[in-house]
Amino acid sequence: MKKTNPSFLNGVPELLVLRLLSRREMYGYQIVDEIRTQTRETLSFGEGCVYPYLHYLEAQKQVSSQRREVDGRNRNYYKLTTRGGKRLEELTSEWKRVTAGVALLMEGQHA
Amino acid sequence: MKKTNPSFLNGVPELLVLRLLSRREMYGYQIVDEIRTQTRETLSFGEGCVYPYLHYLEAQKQVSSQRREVDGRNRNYYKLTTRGGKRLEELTSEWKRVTAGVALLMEGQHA
DNA sequence: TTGACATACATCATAGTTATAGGTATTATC
DNA sequence: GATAATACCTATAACTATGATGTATGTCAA
Repeated sequence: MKKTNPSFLNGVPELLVLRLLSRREMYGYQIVDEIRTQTRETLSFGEGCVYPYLHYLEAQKQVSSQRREVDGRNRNYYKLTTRGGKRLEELTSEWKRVTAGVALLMEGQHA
Repeated sequence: MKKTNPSFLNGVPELLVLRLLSRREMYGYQIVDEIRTQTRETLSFGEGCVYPYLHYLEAQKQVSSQRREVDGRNRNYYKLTTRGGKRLEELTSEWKRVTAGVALLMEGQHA
């Protein structure tokens, strides 16, 4: 199941997950929740989207995980690797490029 | 083959096609070209993406078409209907909402 | 103490979208 | 008269996100 570079009309979940993990380590359930709250309910990716992404990112060595018990809960904490940081930079600039392109066409004057 | 509202991580081609047709009527091949040039090569949707969309939009009565010969060429000119105009407004505000959501999470300070 | 709800993980089937590759036909250009 | 550009079209493959479902544990109120 090979993945090509996202066109970034998709690929937003990967971007947001990497961005969240660039701030501090987090566990899956928390990521699902924070995507929803930090975007003020604008975006909401379900667990069925986020968990497979985390597994994929770990297989790519963009994140590493550590199982830990906190508050009587077993959680898989993920943190960004150096490679993941580079990937985040790539995806961020790609996202900016695409939104800028859309803006050009949407706002462009003439015909 | 019903289509739901795009999450707008997809749906960009529909948005751009409607936007172009909101300015003036155009034909398919021209739309393919102008998406590429007006976004300064940032975005490029092939004919295999644009033509099916035009057919879909016509089936939805969001655009209407008229075959015409111009410069010795047979072209299908498309123009926006009232319904298409409303749809464009919807998709535009949805796109803004989503990009604003991404920006919130990406730029948000704290953790 | 039990039932409901939230937390936390996981996977699968399906639906929907875009990309790729191919196909036809006409007109311009060299 | 060959090649490239214009102009249309379709089918298939690849990918993503959703929604359903499943497990297990912890919390809290009745």
